Amino acid sequence: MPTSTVEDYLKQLYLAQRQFPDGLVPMGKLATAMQVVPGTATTMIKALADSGLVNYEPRSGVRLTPGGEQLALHVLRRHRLVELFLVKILGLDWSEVHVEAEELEHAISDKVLERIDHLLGHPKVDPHGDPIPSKSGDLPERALRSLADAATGKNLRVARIIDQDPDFLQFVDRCGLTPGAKVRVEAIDAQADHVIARLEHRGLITLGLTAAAKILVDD
Amino acid sequence: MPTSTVEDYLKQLYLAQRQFPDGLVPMGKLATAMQVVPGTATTMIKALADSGLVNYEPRSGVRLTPGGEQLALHVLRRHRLVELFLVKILGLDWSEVHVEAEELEHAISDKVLERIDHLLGHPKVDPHGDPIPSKSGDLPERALRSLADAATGKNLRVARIIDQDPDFLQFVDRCGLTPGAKVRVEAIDAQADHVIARLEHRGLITLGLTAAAKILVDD
DNA sequence: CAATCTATTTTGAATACTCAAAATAAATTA
DNA sequence: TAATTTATTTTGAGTATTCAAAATAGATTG
Repeated sequence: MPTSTVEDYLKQLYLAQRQFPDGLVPMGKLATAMQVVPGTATTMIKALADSGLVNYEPRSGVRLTPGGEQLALHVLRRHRLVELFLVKILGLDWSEVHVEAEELEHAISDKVLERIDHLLGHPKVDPHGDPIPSKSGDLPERALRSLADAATGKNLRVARIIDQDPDFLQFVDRCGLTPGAKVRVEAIDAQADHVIARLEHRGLITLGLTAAAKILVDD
Repeated sequence: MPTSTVEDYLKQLYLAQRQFPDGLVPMGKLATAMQVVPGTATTMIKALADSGLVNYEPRSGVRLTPGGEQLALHVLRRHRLVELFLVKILGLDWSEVHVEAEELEHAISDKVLERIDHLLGHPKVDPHGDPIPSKSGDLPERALRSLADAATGKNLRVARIIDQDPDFLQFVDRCGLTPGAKVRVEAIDAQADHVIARLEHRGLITLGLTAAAKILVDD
């Protein structure tokens, strides 16, 4: 059994990997994601490399092996199913479930996890719209536009929020920009660094590009 | 925050304490309960004594301080609420929830715990009939007879099973001796080491005294 | 291309937990 | 009471994880 620390490293690696075209995560980025000093990440990654969970290229970065990726996806499945469970069954607010799930994801057995999955009706996405890996470790990542680079004038739907900060999520909630909401981008002004969007029944809202980039949409 | 190891020591100490009239648990018993070698328990208990959670009397035993007891009761509350939750909400079998709860009891926040408590309707006992400590850390332990020392001929009700072994619990289930079941002790024979009990709609059943002692009843 | 800056790795040390085995104290038996 | 048995404690060492700070490699800049 991997320890919960190992599970966390693998998960962070998985999440960080897509931000780098070659999937090679620099040590510093991993250390930041794990909230440890760089030396700690180096030590840990060497150990994970010895266990065959990652490929480590000194001074350039780390990448998950297929085995490490499967484990990471399993952790991510637990995390996201737990999040949805906390919202749907226990009634917690979607802005607070991420933190709770950070602990619970390591304590849930396969048996309990599959019960939760069943109780929720085999959901495809968590409360933030993040896709839930399947039991067999598949994750169909859809390529989505964000409000910062969507086509203007088209009717769209909020699909996913890629920021777990409770304050931001509460703001998103107040605006009504939660997954499922219908929106249309009225204007994107790169110079003014803003996006103007129209929300069904709610009217106009102006977001900075950084914020807008966190709201993913599909049509 | 106490580590989950510390929480386990405190919980085992609480459970072991009532088996000793003075509440002083010998090191060996604690070590066995924790599944560690005696030396490990000694080391750990010294650390807990330094944190003010236990009183340690070298060569005679350990006792929880009031602070340690409160923490132990909090852990026990989590454990037992989780057990009931796993049975009632997720539909696990009562024979398997103890093991699951051993992990989960350390990962559940107060917020989630109180949601579970609410969802279950503020239950008083877990699936085995073990009482659930209150939020404020009170545990009303009722003095119950067991099938091995109950009065014969009286109509009784199974209240609690004091053994978490899945095989035993499955046996209890097959017999219909689960909490709530109506029973009457027909005969207790100390020499033959058996108890004959009559179960409503089920007829007679014969148990050895050791097994009978694990079935607690009230009237 | 040498000097500097930045990212990474190494080294040494700490914490929390564990075991094996030797030492010791207390209890029991003879 | 002396000898033996049993319970407990001590000692030395190992694993997993972390940090601080020094050393090093690579990249950048003048």
